[in-house]
Amino acid sequence: MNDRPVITRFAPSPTGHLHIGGARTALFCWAYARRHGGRFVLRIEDTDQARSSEDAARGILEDLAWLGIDWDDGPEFTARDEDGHTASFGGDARGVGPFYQSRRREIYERYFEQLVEAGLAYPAFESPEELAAMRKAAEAAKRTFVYRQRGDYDHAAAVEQMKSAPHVLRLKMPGQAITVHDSVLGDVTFPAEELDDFVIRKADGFPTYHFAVVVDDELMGVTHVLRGQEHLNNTPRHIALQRALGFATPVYAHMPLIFNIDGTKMSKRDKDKAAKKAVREAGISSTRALVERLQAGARERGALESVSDNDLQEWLKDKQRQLGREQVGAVARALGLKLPEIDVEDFRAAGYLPDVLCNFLALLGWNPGEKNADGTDVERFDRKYLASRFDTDRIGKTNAKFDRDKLLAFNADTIQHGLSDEQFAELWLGWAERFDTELSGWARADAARWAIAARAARPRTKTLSDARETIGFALLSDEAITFDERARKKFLLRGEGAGLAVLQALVPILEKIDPWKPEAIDAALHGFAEEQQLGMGKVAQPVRVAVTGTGVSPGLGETLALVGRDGTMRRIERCIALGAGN
RNA sequence: GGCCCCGUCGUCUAGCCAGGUCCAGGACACCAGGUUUUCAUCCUGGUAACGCGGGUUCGAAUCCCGCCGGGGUCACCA
Repeated sequence: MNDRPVITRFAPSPTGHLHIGGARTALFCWAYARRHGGRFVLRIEDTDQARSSEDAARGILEDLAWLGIDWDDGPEFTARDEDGHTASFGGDARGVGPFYQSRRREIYERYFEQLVEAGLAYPAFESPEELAAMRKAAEAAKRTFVYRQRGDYDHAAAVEQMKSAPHVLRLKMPGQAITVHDSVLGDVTFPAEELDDFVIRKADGFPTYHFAVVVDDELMGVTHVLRGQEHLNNTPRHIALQRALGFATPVYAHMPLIFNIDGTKMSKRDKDKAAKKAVREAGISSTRALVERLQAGARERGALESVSDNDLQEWLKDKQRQLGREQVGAVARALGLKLPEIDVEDFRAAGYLPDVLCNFLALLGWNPGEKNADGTDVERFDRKYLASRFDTDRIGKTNAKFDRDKLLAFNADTIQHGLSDEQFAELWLGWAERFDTELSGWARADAARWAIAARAARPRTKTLSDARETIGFALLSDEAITFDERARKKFLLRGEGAGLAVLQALVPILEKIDPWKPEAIDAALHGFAEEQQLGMGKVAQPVRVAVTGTGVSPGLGETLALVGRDGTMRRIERCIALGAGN
């Protein structure tokens, strides 16, 4: 059958940010199209009037673009990458748009008419309440409710009645078993008794998902449908619809689902749950107590203050109840809590790299089945590799748990071993401009210093968001440094203040270092250690404590260079002045 | 509960379709040593799995059956 070009599509509903599971679906659809030299279509399924929003749709486009997933047909979108290059995706080169289902209603109407005229679909007049009652009755009788056309149904009369009475349209199922030929799962047969006369047009006139999907896929020439296994049970309905409409049936590939490491669904609610748990454990019961934990002037204050104590308590008590996205973020900030990442945007904010995310996602349910020369499995690869190797025959059947540890290891490995200091500096700055403006401001103030910061942070960075902590001492004022007591005792006071003596001796040496750069500083310190016949640890740790307040920091040369000569001297003076006291 | 899908280390998986080379390989995590001025890296080694029970076969992780377990789905949501 296959001289037709491959066309795949990703069809999210714009009800929120792009979920990480959706991102994998998009990635696989994209990769399949690229692998086979076909086209990748992006379509927005906004037939749910109440839940869809234009903002969400735009957010999803942005998330996809950030991941490096570009589409051939779909909403137009211009992306700007870190280097300032722009790339445009989408458009309607084949004339198969529009790509928002809400703008395709007259298209659907033609097919509704066709089906009703042919007697393959029919109006039904039960109210939601009546249907609920029917379902309940079926349940009481221990049967699964399956909607069927009544035996005495009068099609002509019903068609007449539909002009005046509220109704839905249902597809008349053909009464025979339907087999799905799935390229991942093989043949799956659904018995006729299980297939109901499902709704294809809602009372509000909008098509249901089932209907819009089938019509749009046909009209957009979609040849291969890759989607999550949760859709498997829908597939016979789609096939029945295709047959009724005289459409081709695309090739289906249902892929395994992704869960949290504890086996629960990865849901936006996880963030709310985590926040709730943290507030409970902190024993906080008033909004004020939360607000007090935020830094003065923190952006999140407003979001929290809009929550009354009563709301807060209700929320704490009720598992079902959720706070808004911003409120949850504010709670997390107040308690220093790290929320689980669920949406692509969350991973971006946490400082994961798009390439790493794609790599990791690709491995959830697919693997290239190749070995490296040393016998290890190929599992680190880029999108280009994916696009050249991906196929449905290596998609697994078993659900996967999302292992954040492994993702983190991939991210850290890429940052530490796959990027130059310069690349990292740029990436980190781009991230900071979006998620940490205080840091980006600091970066902009001194480019040379930023280069050193990047060099210092990169080898210890796992995610862009944790890099700041590594060089946090450099953003503090000299007076704001607080000395960790344990470190001070261990490295400065022990042995009758041997560490303090080293600091004293170092002052004139540090004053003479020229230029004040990491290499020169390191050389001077090494020279001093050798001269005094001291192990480097005996020299380095006292300085580290004096300058950063703790026994942990990047290499000393970089550490001192970041603080600057003046800062270094001032901090050492402060530390000496503190002496053995507090 | 009905229907449907799935079942290899804690996790992601290779191997299964074309049974022997698998007392099952890799990665992440974990544990133990080592390198290093702290941290982070890095190096070496280690623990750890074919859900259970029947078949078929000279031989089964691989084929068949049953059981058990997990998941999905049962909307005028997508």
